[in-house]
Amino acid sequence: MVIAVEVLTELRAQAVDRTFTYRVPESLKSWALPGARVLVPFGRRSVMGIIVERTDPQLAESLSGLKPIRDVLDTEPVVPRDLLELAEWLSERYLCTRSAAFRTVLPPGAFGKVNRYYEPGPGAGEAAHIAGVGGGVMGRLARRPLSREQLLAALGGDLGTLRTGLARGWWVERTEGQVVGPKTVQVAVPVLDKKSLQEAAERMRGRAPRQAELLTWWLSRDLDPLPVGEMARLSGVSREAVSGLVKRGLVQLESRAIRRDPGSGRGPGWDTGERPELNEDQRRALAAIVTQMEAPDHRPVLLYGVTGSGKTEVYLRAMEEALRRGRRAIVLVPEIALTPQTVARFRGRFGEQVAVLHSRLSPGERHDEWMRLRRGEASVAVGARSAIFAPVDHLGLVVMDEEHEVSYKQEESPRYVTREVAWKRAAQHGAVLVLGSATPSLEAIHLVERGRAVSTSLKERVGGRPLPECVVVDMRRELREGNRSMFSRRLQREMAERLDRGEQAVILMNRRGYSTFVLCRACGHVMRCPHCDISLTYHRSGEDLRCHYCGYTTPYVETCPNCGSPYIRYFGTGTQRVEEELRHLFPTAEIVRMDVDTTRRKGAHEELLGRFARGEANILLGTQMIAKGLDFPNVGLVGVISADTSLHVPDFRAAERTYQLLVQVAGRSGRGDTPGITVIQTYNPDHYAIRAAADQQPRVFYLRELAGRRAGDYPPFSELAVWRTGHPEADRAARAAGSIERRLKEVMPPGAGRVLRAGPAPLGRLRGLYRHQVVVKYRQWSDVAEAFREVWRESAGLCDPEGSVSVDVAAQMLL
DNA sequence: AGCACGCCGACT
DNA sequence: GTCGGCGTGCTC
Repeated sequence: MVIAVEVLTELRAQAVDRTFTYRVPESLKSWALPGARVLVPFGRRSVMGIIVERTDPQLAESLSGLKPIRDVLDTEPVVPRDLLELAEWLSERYLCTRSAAFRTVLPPGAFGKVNRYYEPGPGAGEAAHIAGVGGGVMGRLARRPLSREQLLAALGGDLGTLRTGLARGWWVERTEGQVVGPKTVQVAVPVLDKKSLQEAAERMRGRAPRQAELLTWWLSRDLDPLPVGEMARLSGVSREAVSGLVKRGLVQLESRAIRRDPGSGRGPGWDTGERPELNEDQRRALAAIVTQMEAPDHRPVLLYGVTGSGKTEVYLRAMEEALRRGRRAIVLVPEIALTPQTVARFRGRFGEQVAVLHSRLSPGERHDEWMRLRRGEASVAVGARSAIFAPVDHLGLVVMDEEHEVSYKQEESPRYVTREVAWKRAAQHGAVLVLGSATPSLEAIHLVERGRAVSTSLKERVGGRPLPECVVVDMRRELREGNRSMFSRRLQREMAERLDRGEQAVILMNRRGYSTFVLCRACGHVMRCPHCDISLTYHRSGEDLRCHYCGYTTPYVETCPNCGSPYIRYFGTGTQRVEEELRHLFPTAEIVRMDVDTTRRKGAHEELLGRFARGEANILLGTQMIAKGLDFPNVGLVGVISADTSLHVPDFRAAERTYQLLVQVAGRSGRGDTPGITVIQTYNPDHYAIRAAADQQPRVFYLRELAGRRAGDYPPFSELAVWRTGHPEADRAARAAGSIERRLKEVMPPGAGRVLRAGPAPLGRLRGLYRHQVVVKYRQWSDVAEAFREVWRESAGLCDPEGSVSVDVAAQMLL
């Protein structure tokens, strides 16, 4: 009987986005299982692939000329069935290649290019005399294996010679999948028994006193196998002594796999693990989750909890309940909230059962954590967005903390919406999905309204602390009354008072840089990025102008490059300007500024927050990044310089974003014993998003916003798909978008949705590519799926090779 | 995606 | 005459 399997290769091209059938040689039979990565011959080369399923035996029998699988790369780490299924779903729902989908459910780097190495072959002797190869190449080859690129370079880039050499056996090719293996450590183990070693130690006392000393010390510790480094450190003898014992044959070194522990040596590690009493609201919330665990339909639970109401404690208890039922859990937190403190809290409660997954882990650490989950050694995965793909079996609970966060949207293919993936995964396992937020997305609210999810709320802050008082300052009036500063009188007064009392202040300014744009007052010329359709920002620290999108920089100018006039002016307000004015107003205050510029360096984020947390600074000034999740008990005042910045972004979510930002940042104050205050400055004091946030009237906001979305046919009442073309020539990008528009209109079933006119994308030029787009509003994915797929396949090569076409079928923003 | 095959211009 | 450009087509 012929055993064959369906293999999907890692190749990214749409042209090979299908499975190929391979024969399984007898010797690999027991490893070649669905989910295992394999090495397969593909055309003239070897590529990595993944076994998707066993080929139907009858079909396999009928196929002739099947090539055999070369190798199976995984002996045990096989992608579980549910993730294979999830990958297929991803590629269907988000229109991506199956290869891209499989790559996302595997640890980063695990599904990719195969390395090819070359070693001297049986004909190596002959090669040394061949012109163009010679002893130089063969000598290098003899010393160490060369990669394909290295060998090719050594041969002067001659592919023909490389192949001739392969055919004549001058060198042989070795292929190797990038497998991140377990980390190993050299462990010293005794070769002889205790008595013999005792005698050896006596004999060596004269000749090799250090080795004898080490041996005696080791004997006193019962010859416990120890890593070499550790042995040297603990015994106080040098490493060389250990090597000496190895040379004498008294000790042997063995490689042992060890775990790369992302928790060790960083941050606070474990916290106490103390279980605080639940308040009434929390108990009710937990009960609601448990009810859904036991209910047949396992409906998602929206945990709507005001800032500081103790949502995390509810998650922790829900996790305990899941574990008690023999189930496991995934907890998702926004990347920015994945701090050592967060991790420590989960570790404190669940110890080694917790596996952490996030982008700052090394590939090795990630591999180990992934494997611990895969093997069932860990039962809880905590991580950012991509942790929804953690290989957790018997899933009973999926928590999405701060469900409304924009970072839950993946902006590269597959452009998935984490909430949807989480829903899908929970459904696969009959797990309960918990969506937690103080400012839920309209999608979550809508789910509850339609009865697709249940809702439970935490209305009070823990410890009965009041929510901070919130005042809105009309900046138009400030100006009318002669205050031209960016700080209203009220904010200045509050700040002075609070700082005087030794409290801390948080100031939010959601714009980076010193000023937003540079304009010539003589001719009106604005400095723009030569590659992107955007104005440049002045950065004082480097005395230069930068593009936020592509990173282009150019030196600061004193005269207009267009007309030569000296009347260049730096407009707008950024964090650096605010910082300067703050220093001027409060010369004695210590200020920590947090924006993309000051936090770029690794670890800078934690360091700056640490300074503020320890009270070494009185004022924390920053962009959006300071609005979320921070918990500093001594903060008595939160000031928002301009609530309008996010309000005037031309996106249908602008009001939602503004509301969320204001509520979240207001929640940063009054977490200690003194009640806090929030001062919101705005030129639109009557806007419903600002009013509702200030008056703590979420219902008012959500009802109004839902009505607006319904009227405009925007999400959650419809879905948006954005097709985007990019090409160095504006004309080609536009034509490609036009043809996509036309094809969509032809193929989409009537009534399924509306295809809007193709036009330039909001960022019309980015990184040297002109961008055009087509937006489609559709009711239901199932109505458009087939049509979209067809157009997607057709549009594949439309802008090749200099440009590209992309599609986001669940766009969150139109910007 | 790669890699080969194939068919036309400027060079040892 | 040959080296080398990139169009086209295929990969179990």
